[in-house]
Amino acid sequence: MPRKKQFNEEEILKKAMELFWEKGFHATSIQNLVTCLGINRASLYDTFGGKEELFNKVFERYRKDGGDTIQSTFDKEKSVKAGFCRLFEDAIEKAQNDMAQKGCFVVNTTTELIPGDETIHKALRKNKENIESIFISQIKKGIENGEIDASKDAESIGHMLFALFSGLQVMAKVDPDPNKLRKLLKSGLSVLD
Amino acid sequence: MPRKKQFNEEEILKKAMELFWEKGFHATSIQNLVTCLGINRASLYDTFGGKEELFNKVFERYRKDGGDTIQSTFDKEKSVKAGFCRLFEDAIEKAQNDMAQKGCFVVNTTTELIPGDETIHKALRKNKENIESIFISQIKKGIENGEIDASKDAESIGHMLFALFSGLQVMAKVDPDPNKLRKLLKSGLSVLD
DNA sequence: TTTGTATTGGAACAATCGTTCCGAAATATA
DNA sequence: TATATTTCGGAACGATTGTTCCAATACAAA
Repeated sequence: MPRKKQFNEEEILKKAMELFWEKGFHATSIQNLVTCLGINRASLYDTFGGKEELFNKVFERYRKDGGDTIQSTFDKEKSVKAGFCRLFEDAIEKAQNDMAQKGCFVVNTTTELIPGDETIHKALRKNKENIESIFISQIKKGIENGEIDASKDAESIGHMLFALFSGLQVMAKVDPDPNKLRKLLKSGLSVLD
Repeated sequence: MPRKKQFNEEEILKKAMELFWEKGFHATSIQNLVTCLGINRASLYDTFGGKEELFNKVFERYRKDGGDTIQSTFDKEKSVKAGFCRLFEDAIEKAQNDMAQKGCFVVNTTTELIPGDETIHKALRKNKENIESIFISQIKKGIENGEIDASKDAESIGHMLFALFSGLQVMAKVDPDPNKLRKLLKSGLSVLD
C-alpha cells in the first residue's frame, strides 16, 4: 500500500555527512541541508527526526566506519610499522585530495561540540578509547614479534600516536602540503625504532 | 567634553575571548555577548564594529599572546629539551585546570572556520609558520649545543612537535587526564634523544 | 551652568533559524 | 480500478539571528 521512498537513504546520509563535515554543526542550516540533499523539508524531519538527530546519526556512521577502516588497514599490512605508516600516509593523501579542506570530521566535532554536548562527548570518549586500544595492541604485537624494541612503553606510544594523528588532521586544514606532512610523519614514527 | 567610557576595553575583550573560546564563533550570539560582557548592545557595535570584527580582534590577541608566551618559555629554560618539556607541561596543566574544557582557541578556530574564512586562514598560516620556526630554531640551537644529536632533522621534528602540540589540545578536550597526557608527552619528546 | 559628545537602554529592523502542518500528488497493494 | 499510506511542495509558525536607530541619560570641558 505505501508509497516507496523516492530517495536512497544511504545517499542522503552521505550527502548530509559531507555538508556537516565541511561546515560543522552550527554553521549548517536546515535550508542548507534541504537544498544540498535534494529532498523535501518535511521528508527530512519524517525520516531523520531533525537537525540534531540527523547529525548524531551521521556522526556515529563516520566514527564507526573510521574505526573499522583503521583496524582493516593494520590487518592488510604485514608488519606493525608498515601498518602505522600506511595509516598516516592514507590520511595525508586524503588531506591532499580534499579540495574543501574539511579535515577530519571527528576532530572538527571534538573542538566544536565540546564543551556542551554530552552525547557527542561520550561518543568521542568511546572513539578515543577504541582507536587507542587498536594502536596499543598493535604496538604490543610488534614488541612480541621482536619488530619493536621491548624497552618501549606501548601505552605511552599509543597515546602519543593518537595525538599526533589528531594533530596532523588539524595541520592539514591550515597547510595540507604533503612534503611537510610526510616529514612530520617520519619523525613521529621514529618513536617505534 | 566627551564622556568617559564606563567599561574597561581590555576586560571586555578578555571576557569576549573567554566566550568565543568556549562556544566557538557560530554558537556565540550577540545576545550572549551583551549578557556576558555586561555592556550595551549599541556600545558593542560602536566600540568593536560587530561580531566578526570583535572575533577577529579577540583572536589576533590570543594568537599573538600565545606566540610570545611560547618564545618566553624557551627563553626562561636553560636547555632546549627543558624548554619543550616546560611548554608541553604547561599546556597539560592548563588543560587540567580548565573546568570548561575549552581546549586551545587557535585549534578550535582552525577546525571551525576553515574552510570559508580567508582572513582567519591567513592568520592561522602565519601563526603556524611563526611557532614552527621557533620550534625549529630551538632544535637547531640544541644541535649546535651538542644537546641534540646532529643526525636529527630539525625541520621534521619541528613540524612533528607542532602537530603533537595541536593534537594534545584536541585530546585534552575529550579526556584531560594528566597521566595519559604526560605519558604521551614523554614519548613525543623522546624524538629529541 | 551650559555645552557637546558618548554611552545607555530599549525598540525595531529584515533575515534567518529550526520546526510544524496541510492539501495535493504518487504509488504499492487489494 | 479503488484504497490506503506516504512523500511532496510550500506556506507558516514563533523564536532568534546580526544589525541599526533613537531618545534619554551621563559626564568632562568651557
